[in-house]
Amino acid sequence: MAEKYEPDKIEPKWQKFWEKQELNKAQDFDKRPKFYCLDMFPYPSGAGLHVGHPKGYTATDIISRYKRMNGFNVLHPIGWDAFGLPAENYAIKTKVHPNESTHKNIAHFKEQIKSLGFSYDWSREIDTSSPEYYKWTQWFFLFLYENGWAYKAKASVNWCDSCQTVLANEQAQDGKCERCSSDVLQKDLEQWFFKITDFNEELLQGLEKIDWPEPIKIMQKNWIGKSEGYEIDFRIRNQESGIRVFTTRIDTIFGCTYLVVAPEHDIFKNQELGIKNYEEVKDYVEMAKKKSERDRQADVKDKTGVKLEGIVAINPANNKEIPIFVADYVLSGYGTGAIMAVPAQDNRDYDFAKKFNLPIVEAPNTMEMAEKGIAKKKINYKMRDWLVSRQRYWGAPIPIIYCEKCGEQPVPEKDLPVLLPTDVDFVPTGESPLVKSKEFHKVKCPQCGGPARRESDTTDTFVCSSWYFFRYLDHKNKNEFADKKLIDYWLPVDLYVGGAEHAVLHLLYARFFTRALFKKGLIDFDEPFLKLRNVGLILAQGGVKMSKSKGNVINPDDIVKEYGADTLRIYEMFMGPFDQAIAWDTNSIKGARKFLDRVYGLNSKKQETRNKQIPNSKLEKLLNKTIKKVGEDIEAMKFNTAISALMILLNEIEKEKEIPQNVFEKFLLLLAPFAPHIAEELYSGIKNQELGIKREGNSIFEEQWPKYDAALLKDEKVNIVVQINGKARGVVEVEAGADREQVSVIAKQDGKMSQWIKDKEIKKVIFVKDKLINFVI
RNA sequence: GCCCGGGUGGAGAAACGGGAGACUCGCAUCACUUAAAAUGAUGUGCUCAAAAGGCGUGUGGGUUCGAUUCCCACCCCGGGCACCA
Repeated sequence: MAEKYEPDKIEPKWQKFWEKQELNKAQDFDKRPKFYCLDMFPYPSGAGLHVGHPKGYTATDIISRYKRMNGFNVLHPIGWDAFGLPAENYAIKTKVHPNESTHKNIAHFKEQIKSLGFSYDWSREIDTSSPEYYKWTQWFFLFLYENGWAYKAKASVNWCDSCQTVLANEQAQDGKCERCSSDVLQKDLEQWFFKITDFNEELLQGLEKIDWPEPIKIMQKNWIGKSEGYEIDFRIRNQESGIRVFTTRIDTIFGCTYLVVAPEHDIFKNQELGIKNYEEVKDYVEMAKKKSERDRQADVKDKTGVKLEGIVAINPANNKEIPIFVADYVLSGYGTGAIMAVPAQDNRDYDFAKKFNLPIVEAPNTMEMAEKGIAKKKINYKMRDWLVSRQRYWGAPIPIIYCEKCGEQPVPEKDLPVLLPTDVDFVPTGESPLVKSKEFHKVKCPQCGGPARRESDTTDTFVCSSWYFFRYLDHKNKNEFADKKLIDYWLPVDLYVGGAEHAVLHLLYARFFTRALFKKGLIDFDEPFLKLRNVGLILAQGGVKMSKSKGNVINPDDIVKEYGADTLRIYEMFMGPFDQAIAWDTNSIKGARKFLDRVYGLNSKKQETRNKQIPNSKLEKLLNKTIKKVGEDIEAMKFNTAISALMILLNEIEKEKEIPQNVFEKFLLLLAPFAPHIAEELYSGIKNQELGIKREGNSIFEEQWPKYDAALLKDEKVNIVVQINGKARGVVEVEAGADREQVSVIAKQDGKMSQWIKDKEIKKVIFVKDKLINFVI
């Protein structure tokens, strides 16, 4: 073995060894308990791996290796979320086909990920842009379609003019496109939706039983946005029709002084209502509809609206006549698209009433309307159906055919996959680029055989990632998205790790897909991810976000090259709490390397044989404590303190003249999940020496995780803190387990203490066994 | 505005209600070196020449023998939602 620690020589060697030995292969149906440990799979961008990727991946790798050493059959897969806009935008710029650039990127990512020594089961690799995968994405579309959970509808939708495509509500953040930050416009278009709203209540309830970070659960709860209230009809005077409103505050109805309807409200489809200023109203409605989502939000403070002249509504609570307005501060998509305004109780109504000089009436709150049954209980949800169609090329084609005679027809399952055509021009025109393919559209109706054309939109990439964790189980299956027996064995996922940015998008959609399968009896569980943990961002030095434009991006390849993969892993885990955002620090990474250099140095120092161990020694005790601590910390994902415990143990080991071999071995076992290459190298060194031969086959990762001896965790002598009035004044050493009287006597005898106590009267003595004694004087 | 996180040395941080600052970085001094780097040793919250002591976990209050930890109010930073009636 080399004198000096040279990770560049050690690391590739063991990576090849592990692959050859197939140590990371998950065994289907094995009798050991299973553990499905999942990373959020990466989008293979042209920029390559970012130092943020390995942070999450190292955590799941530590846990996977640890679980294997503890006798678990671990499934730890990886794949590529390969469809998506950046590849297509790159194609528009450079004319390189997305298929080509994506596969080049995947190759690059793969090489980078492999250089970090993660214990993925590469035999299960998936690529969502491959026909073998997207065939089943299309199958899911049909599955939802056949169950009434996928439908096409004309709706006012989010439109990004720069990306030339529609966006899901979840992708239109702050009225801006999530991808390119252009303003999102509203357009009336025919689009495909998934009926996620059918699962409102279940998606909400399901949160109760899963072990997820509370803030993520809260974000999903808020997104679903359940609110319980009442619906009540307001008559329009001298007319048959009325206006139904939704309110959570039916008790405030006596203070209702006007009604407001949304510009998109149905009332405007009926001209006979006798609205005298119909033209003015119509102009307002048209103007409101034209406003971008962003403009509407910008105008929150300044409320606009128009009074509907010539008609009045009657407040059913007090039979008073009240005016009706149209105003865009009322949203058409929520509740009934109409509200009863109570300016005395609601700021928005108050602002509006002030501007239009409407009466603000303080009235007593009463549940009278509800009790009399005039208002009916009603539950509303903010969540909308998921818009999944995209007018873009690089996605899974929607498997629908339009026949001149038979209308909309699903593509029969036997005809899947509907392949992406290659003869297209990517320049977006507002229509899907697929429209321009000649091949793609030559199709017969599956029903009557007559002339028909294909749907030319593709699905949102979030559709691909909503079910990928199923495909790892059975990625070559040609007949099903995954075999039921394998699903029963492996799923649900035991631990899922990824960034918090997916709080409502991917994580909600994946739960929806799982619940749809569950509802139809295809699977026996309703939540896909039992335990979720978020990885905190790695920021650039100085605490700002890393970005290409700022030129402060750290490339993991450079770190591996300069310090080694094990150093990068140790550094990223030692930085601080796993879920916290922490800035990169070039100096600290040297500390991680120094730690491993010292570990390597133990090798040349170790001389003692197994027989010369000293049981009960100080070192032996510390070792036992460390075994306990590291195991518990890994389970709790407190990697920073686990590594700190290893450092403390190393510091003690280094003080020994001769290092007991059993301590060294166990230290390496504890280190192995964190820094697998160096641990394997040193461990194999010991074993080769022991056997006097060069071993083939046995790996440190086939060893059992060390067990600690509970008896050795306790010290014989303990330091007891002596406090006077709760202030620490000194320390005395006593036998472990000494009682109140014994400690009290010893403490009082202590010279330092006696001067504090002296002639004072001791009123009370607080005693915590093996910890402290507090004299209250 | 509402809802979550979070404020501890020069920096990242640690601490079942029980000695605040473990561990790591940085810095200082020393050793090795012609020198530097690397490595090793020692020190390193503030105050005081030093010891003893005093003061210290965003601010102010409270509970407790004892509070970084629990409660109340406020300030600041980060994130999410945002006219959802």
